[in-house]
Amino acid sequence: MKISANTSGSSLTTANPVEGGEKNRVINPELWQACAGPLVNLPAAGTYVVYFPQGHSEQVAASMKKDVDAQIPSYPNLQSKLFCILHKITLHADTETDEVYAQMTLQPVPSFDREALLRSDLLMKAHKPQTEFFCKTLTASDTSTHGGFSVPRRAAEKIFPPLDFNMQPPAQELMARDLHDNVWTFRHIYRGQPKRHLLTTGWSLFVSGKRIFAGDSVLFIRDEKQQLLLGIRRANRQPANLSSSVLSSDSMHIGVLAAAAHAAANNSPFTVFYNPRASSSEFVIPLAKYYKAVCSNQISLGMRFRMMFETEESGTRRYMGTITGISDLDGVRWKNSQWRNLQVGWDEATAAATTISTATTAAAATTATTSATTATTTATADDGG
Amino acid sequence: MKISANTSGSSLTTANPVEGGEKNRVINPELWQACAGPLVNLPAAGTYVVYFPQGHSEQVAASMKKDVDAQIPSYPNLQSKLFCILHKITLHADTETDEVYAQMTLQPVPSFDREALLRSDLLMKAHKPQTEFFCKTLTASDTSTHGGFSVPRRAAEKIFPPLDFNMQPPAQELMARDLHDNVWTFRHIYRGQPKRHLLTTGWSLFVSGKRIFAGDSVLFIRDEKQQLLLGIRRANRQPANLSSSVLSSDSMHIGVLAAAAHAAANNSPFTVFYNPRASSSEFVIPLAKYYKAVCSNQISLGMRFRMMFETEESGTRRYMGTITGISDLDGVRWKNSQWRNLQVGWDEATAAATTISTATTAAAATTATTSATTATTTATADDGG
DNA sequence: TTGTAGGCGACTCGCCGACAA
DNA sequence: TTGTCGGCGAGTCGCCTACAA
Repeated sequence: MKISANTSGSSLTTANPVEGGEKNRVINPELWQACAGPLVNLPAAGTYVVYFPQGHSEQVAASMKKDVDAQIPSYPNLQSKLFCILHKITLHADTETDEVYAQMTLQPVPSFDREALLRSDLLMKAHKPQTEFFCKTLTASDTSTHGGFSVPRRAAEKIFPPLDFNMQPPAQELMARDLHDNVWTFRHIYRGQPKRHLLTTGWSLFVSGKRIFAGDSVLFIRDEKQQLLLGIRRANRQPANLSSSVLSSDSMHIGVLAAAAHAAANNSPFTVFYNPRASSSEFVIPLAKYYKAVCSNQISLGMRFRMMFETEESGTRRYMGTITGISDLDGVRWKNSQWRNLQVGWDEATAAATTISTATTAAAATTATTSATTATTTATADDGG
Repeated sequence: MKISANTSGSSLTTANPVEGGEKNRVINPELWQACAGPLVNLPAAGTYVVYFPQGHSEQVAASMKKDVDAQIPSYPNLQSKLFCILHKITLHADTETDEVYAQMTLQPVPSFDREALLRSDLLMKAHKPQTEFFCKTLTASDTSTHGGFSVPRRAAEKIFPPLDFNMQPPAQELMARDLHDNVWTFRHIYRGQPKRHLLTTGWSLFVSGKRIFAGDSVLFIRDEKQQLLLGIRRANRQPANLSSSVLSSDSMHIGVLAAAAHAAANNSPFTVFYNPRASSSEFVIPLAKYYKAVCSNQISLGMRFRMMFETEESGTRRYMGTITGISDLDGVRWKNSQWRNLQVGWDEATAAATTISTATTAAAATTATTSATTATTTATADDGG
């Protein structure tokens, strides 16, 4: 399947041999980011964060395509949010599916430290400029066995090394590295009437090897060393590991909550996996972002509200709305939680419903009113302002 | 990939729409059993069982290829075994890999009932006679794209419908149903010099569709309605869902233990998944079997010991040994546990090491001394005696 | 009895413009 | 600018027997 594998790798940071089968490799952060999407912004190791067990549970539910049952015991001592220090964060990609996720080691911070923290950690990391990047959703022709891949003109000119137009036809061999450091080779040719950029030889191996289909997306980026990297983003299908065949979803939810409760009780470290594309549950957010959202402006009914959404071709777009409700999502288990406690009526309800179609916002867009995380949404709005 | 799918299905029993993505289908029990192997014997719904959380945890560890960390909180109130009633048991197969597993709903039984239970439930279900069955480990030729599948002579004569030998060459179309009720069609032909049974047309679709390779096994059975069923058993590779990318293995272990502890404290039902081929952790066993093993004969050092193992071609073979040690596997967490508390010196150490190669016993065979579950092993010995 | 290899059709893959959209 | 199609060549797939092991 794979054309070649290279283990050399430029070890920018030291990664532990982690669970999860990924060998001792460092995932390229830019490529990971590109696959995760433009809205994902991971906190840095060593900084303080807020952890929402409710949101974590929600992500597990989304991955299992199963709602939480009534059999989950309640953890009365577990608060709806935990202030933590992020000891370690490592990037990963599923060996089978290339699905990106992050592993974080969190340690709850005792309550008496919080006030100081809230004041200390206000430096927001500046958004890195998007690297040179293009992303295309594959057509039926791109994925059929009948031919190759039609490269959008601008993409080819921006990302690929320039062709020698003295050749007839102009062509070259492209090598691109995926998240697992496998190298894929493609013949890049400029031909046809009218002329266009195509990837031919090697392309079908990539399609069958990654098991991608029409509707999935492929992205190419160029890192700072001008090396070509490529990744995939699968369409919004049912999760692959729908059934783990190992653990019941009940046990998974209990595991998430019990681990958090135990860590909170002992101020001991615990580990979570964050999967940015499995759901729109950004359940670990920088403390500074949280503070900015909650403390700097009072949330109230009728207030204007801005939020960024991801567009089809991996861009971002801002939507405006008005806060129409503030209430607990689950008043029994999580009272006075700030997790998804806002309902927003969007200005462009129909526009949103028709144009927004990514995984993260589909559910939100279909109903005109949207629940959203206080912290992330308002902070995003501030960024955009 | 699949030649045909049939959803009609003969609903022998009613199965709930379960988690795990399997649609509302009843897995054929005989086919499930054949895929699980001859040593697997599931308890029946409505009967009493003994549940070992330690063994359950071990299976999770095996599935994740990761040992238990030190970060797991201890559950001092969780005993090393729970007496439970098995409310429900449903059979499943992973949609991607065809891996078989069972989902069980257990409810702990209050301690004051146990004495009565121990006396009440002594009826052992008689071993069902093995259905008509054959299992072949695939060769390089079987799986290459160069040709078809060479059917062992006895297998073809025993399992397949008889050929019309007036034809030249004798041939027929075979249809066989897999665990998911997909129908696969093969051309079965008897030809060559010397004559042999072959599956040709349709075979390569099956191989690529199921992603099976040399070393994996294919099995055919005939159910009571003379219908042909087929299943696969993958070779002893690393688990596919090595990384779930959803939950850390710590959380998984915590989930298993916390779910059991919560159920034990409240005598409330809980759910476990049992994967017979993921590890040799038979952590839910019939109460009668347990009782027979523990109470009817006293286990002591130097005692002779018999145990069944699975052979390569899905047969069983009995090995003899002597008990050389009785001790806690984990004296800290699980004191006085009967889980793997026996060390056995086998009479045919080398024979065992060379001939036994299935997943379930490989670890045991390589070290001359073997740890084994008290209950299951001695009970098996009694059966065979 | 059954695993592998050589021989050879037939058919799919995959590279190419021609056309629209 | 780019998605799909008809066209064809080269390469695999896959059916057959021969020959051991």
